[in-house]
Amino acid sequence: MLNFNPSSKTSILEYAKKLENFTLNDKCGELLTNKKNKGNFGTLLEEFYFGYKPNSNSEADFKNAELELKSTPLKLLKNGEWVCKERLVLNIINYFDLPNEDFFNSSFWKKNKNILLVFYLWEVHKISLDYIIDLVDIWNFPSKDLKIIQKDWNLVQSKINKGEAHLLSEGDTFYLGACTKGSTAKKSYRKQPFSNEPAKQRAFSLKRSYLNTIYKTLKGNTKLESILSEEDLVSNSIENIIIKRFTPFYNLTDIEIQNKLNIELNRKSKNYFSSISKRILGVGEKDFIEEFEKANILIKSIKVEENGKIKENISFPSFKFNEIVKEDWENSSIKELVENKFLFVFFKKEKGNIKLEKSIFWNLNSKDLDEFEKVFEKTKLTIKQGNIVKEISNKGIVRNNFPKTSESYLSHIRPHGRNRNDTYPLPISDKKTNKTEFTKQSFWINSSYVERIYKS
DNA sequence: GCATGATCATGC
DNA sequence: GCATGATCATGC
Repeated sequence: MLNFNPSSKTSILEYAKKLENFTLNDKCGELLTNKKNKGNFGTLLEEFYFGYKPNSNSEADFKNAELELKSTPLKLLKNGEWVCKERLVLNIINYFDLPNEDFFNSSFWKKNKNILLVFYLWEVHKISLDYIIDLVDIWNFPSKDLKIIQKDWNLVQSKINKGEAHLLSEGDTFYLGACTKGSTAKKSYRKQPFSNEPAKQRAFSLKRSYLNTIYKTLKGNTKLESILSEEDLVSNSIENIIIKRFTPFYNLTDIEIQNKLNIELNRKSKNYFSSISKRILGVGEKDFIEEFEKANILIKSIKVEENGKIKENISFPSFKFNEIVKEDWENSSIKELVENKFLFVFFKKEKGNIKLEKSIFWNLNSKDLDEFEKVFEKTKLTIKQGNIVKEISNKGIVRNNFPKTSESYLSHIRPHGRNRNDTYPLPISDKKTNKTEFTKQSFWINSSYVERIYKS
């Protein structure tokens, strides 16, 4: 006996909304035997609150109402803000079926047209039954978002058609990702129709950044500035639309750009060049750009020397030694960062001036990600073995065993703190010095790699 | 001159 | 006080 009409969206939503501010234990604890208390949240929700057995049908969970049920965790940041913890994994990509589909008759669209989202507050010490449900609502894709998602879907399809399913990577797309699903061990690779190369199993997913703006939008606490119009999106790629904004400013000095835009920025500010880029895109320095937030596009301003060399490496936030040793590459925070899309804006030094030269969209390809994985694994191993310090010079400079620039074409480890004494604790003490903490470090992208992009 | 390690400076 | 982008210093 159901407490709602499974053919009616309104009825399902009304019933689902009753979960807000409660836990599953509050709502259906009596239906659960002790044995089942440890199931994952989504399974318990389907079986004990909505009363159906979890399935892997290609149709939406509530078929007649065309509604797919999805639950997803929120995690608490240090600044007190709750954000989505993970991407939202949707249906598995069938490499053999997808080439024969159009977007609007695709299995993706049939299943995920309307999603009933259940956001719950994940906390490390709690079991699924005790997570507090924060927000329940139906998400319909706004038409502009849908255009972008459709482009993303088309891109995945075209890669499969080209026999490049094995080269798919999350950075290829904007809102809808093709994330790995299940074991990424070689033996669990899938066949693809237009190449003999086995490919990792993948699923469509809403990127974490996109899901996060869904959450904020449904909560009603977000203000984003859109820079793309729906008309633009009909005939253009997102990359082209954005690059076109920059071209009128090519070859102008930073001062000339300010004059042309009729703005005055603090030249000494460390985000001076990124502010210039934002103003060129037509938004204020402090505004969040809707499309950049949803797709987590990272703007990187790069200085090019007069001789065409790039000296600066690109840094990422320093990592915690205690945390990185517990991470797997596939779920690591650094992988999530580097597989995003980058917008490189190149400023070239010229006779004492600095001119905007060009801008390029970029994302690491699957080979680059494999390379990054090696750097990640070596870093992890170095920490795990307590094998960090190599030697200490008489001036006190500490040589370490972390991956160096010369070891990879792509990435290396460098210090990134206030000074040498700005440290994080180590999971095991260093063999050589017995120290239990070490100078903060972070992953960097090699300047030589950025130089290759610049010259491409 | 370059790779690696260390630190500065701004802004939130 | 800290994160982040930028730059300096050391040593091979």
